[in-house]
Amino acid sequence: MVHMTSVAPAVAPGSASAKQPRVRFAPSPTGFLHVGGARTALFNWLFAKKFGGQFLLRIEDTDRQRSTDESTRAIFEGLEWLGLTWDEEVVYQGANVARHYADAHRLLETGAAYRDFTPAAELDRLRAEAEARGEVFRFDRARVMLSEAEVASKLAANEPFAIRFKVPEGETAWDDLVHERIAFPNKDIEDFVILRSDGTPVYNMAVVSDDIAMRITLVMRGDDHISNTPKQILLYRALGADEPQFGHVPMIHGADGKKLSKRHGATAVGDYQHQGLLPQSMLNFLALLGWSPGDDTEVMTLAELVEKFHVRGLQKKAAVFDTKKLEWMNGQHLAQIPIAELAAIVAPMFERAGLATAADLSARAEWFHGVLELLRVRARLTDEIVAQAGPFFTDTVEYDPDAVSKLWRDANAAAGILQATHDRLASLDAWEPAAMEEALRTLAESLGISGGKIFQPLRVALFGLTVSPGIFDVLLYVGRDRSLARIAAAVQFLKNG
RNA sequence: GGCUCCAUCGUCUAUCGGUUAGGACGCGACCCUUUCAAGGUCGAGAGACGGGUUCGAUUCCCGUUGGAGCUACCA
Repeated sequence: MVHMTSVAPAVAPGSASAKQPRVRFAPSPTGFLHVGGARTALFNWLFAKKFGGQFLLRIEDTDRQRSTDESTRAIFEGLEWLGLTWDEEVVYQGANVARHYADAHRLLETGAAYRDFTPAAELDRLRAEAEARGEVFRFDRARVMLSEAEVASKLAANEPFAIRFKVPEGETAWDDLVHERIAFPNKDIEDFVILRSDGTPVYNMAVVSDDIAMRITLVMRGDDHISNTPKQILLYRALGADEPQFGHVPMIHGADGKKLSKRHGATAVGDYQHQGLLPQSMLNFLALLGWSPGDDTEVMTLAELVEKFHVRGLQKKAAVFDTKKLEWMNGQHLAQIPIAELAAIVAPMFERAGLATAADLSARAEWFHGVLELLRVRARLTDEIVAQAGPFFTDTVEYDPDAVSKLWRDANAAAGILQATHDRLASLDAWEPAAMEEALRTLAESLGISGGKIFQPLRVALFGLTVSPGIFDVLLYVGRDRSLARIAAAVQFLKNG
């Protein structure tokens, strides 16, 4: 793991400016950026932007077993893709263990914490025994607190010890940004370990030490952290630091009502990126999961989200991740995104699909944009745009068997109509939709058939499918030469059929 | 089990004690129409239950039930 940054010495932020909030997103790099994390990041980011503060990123990589550089990179990429850029340098928690250690020992010196020489294995054993008896294991301070003499002798014998925080009597409460007041009786909080016997810090210690050092003014995170909060508040106080404000946003659940996890399918932000989602759709959708602008607005850009964001709209209830609505949301954004922006996003996909090179597309930008206009409105994912674009790019079309059997059922009749269509279109002075439509409608009239009887077989000839954008748009964007050639080829196909 | 949080249509949500409980997704119907979308109109669809407080509760309080999270020398 790379540690590029360390932060200033711990202790008292004291003068954290209320006007300049400092928030952070603190994922542990043990996997990809998941949607729940992305939403927490978004709310923090929104809060920072809304109130002109800073949004910081801290990688909580103190669990060396599970943390990977690959995950760290994935988190960066995910946030960058979403456009949730962070202020200041990234803080790697692992770079701060010396301070965490020092803070834990400071607590030991002030008497806010004490040494526990009980081996971890012994604790495990006691826990297992209690469970076997059907009881709940309660950590007993009296059993492990030693006299000064005993401590001195164990120290002299070099016995390893963990440092535990001595939870005081009373109650620990705070006014949560989204829940109002939350209170925990201290008797329900065990004396928790802050420094392991190997000298490494435990989560709550590291978090508090870092949040103090980073001068965080608001800790906004998932409500699965609610039970950590009283412990952290106790640490702030014992360390003599002002506690920040806390806000606990609800979880995201899968369709089964359980906390979202891998078994619910795609939960990584990257999964959606690769499925053809626009970052603004993801952001918009995530924002609406657990937050509401208070009115009926649904489709919003990031800038609009910043403008409308307010903590009052934060929800207390867990929300179910509904991919159907996500896709609808993407369709909305697909329809309203500036066409050049869409083109830039989608061009590499066309290249990968082998339909055109990026250079080719930019050389024919106007044409390409026109094609995208036709396709965007009937797509929900950018993938679908690419999938449906084929006939605009290829030289020849493949006939879908269903289309042939349905719309070219009577081969002779179809060939006749297509031939007549070909001749009418070929005689046109201008390759222009209105003229084409007029010509073909008059043709239909003279043949005594409905327009559809011409348009549908024509669609198969031009697109090979029963579905396509409007037929005159297809004619226009496939182009005169290719269109006429395709119609002629269809006539041949039908005659030989 | 203990602690904590939560509770309006299937889902996301609006409602600052007085509404025919509104909108969106999804679903159904219709309109538009050369197909598919998009769009438009309409429809079905909700205050978990029981007590209070109040002239009046979805809204405030309590309880029940239900759901979720945490419960490590993980983060």
